[in-house]
Amino acid sequence: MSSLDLAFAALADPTRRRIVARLTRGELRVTDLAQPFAMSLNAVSKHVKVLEGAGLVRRRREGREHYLRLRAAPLREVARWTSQYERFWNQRLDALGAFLDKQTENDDEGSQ
Amino acid sequence: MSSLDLAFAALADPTRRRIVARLTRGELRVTDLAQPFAMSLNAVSKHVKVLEGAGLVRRRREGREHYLRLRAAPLREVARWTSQYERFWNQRLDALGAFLDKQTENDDEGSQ
DNA sequence: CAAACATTCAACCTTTTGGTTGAATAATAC
DNA sequence: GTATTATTCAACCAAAAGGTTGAATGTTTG
Repeated sequence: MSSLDLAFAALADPTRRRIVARLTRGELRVTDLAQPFAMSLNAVSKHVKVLEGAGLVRRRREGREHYLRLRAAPLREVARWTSQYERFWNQRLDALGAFLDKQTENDDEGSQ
Repeated sequence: MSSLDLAFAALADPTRRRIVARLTRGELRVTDLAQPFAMSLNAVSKHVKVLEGAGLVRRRREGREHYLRLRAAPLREVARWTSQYERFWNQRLDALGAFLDKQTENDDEGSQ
């Protein structure tokens, strides 16, 4: 699996996106992360492992506690891949613009 | 499933990302899309349906042929979600910058 | 040392995913 | 009107995903 595959797959789950969002505030332990979710700690632990596997999260062990922090690199990769298409959607807007211009042209013709 | 879930999940598969990439060139039929892939036409047809379900692709039927074209909206949604974290990764770079500045400061101290 | 805590591991279950093959449907071409 | 072409539908399969529970592993605390 490519790193882009892993990043997109990791971010496809809403629980994991919420985890990512919460980690922008700073480091949190697995238990802290699990607290607001209506699922077992084990389930959250698994989600964290998926994020870790995608490189989105880094783990720092301190005694029995594991502190997680966000790694931005995979998010940048996703942003980079996606932004290829900015060109495309601007182009579509341009095409719409050209179409509207054409319409206006025709309106002018009609009024002559 | 939220539209963001669907978009991320759809883009997590490399075959589907390749399909998206090819569709920036313009409309293609299912058969055209399937041609370069080492899998059955049926498999590609399924992938197209996933992309369609995520709103990334729109289908136009013309006789027995189905023409697919790219819809940019979900890509924009993904870009928008991801760009929230631009702030975050710039901040990390800033933190690195501050760290390096601090190092330099200490170097100066040492040289006094 | 014993109890409590933070976390993972392992086994299990159900649903989804990504692929296959074979048949159905519908439009086109000869 | 019979092939051929474009596509989907349906059934099936293996593997992965997302969850559960229960036990194991370490670490901290009393």
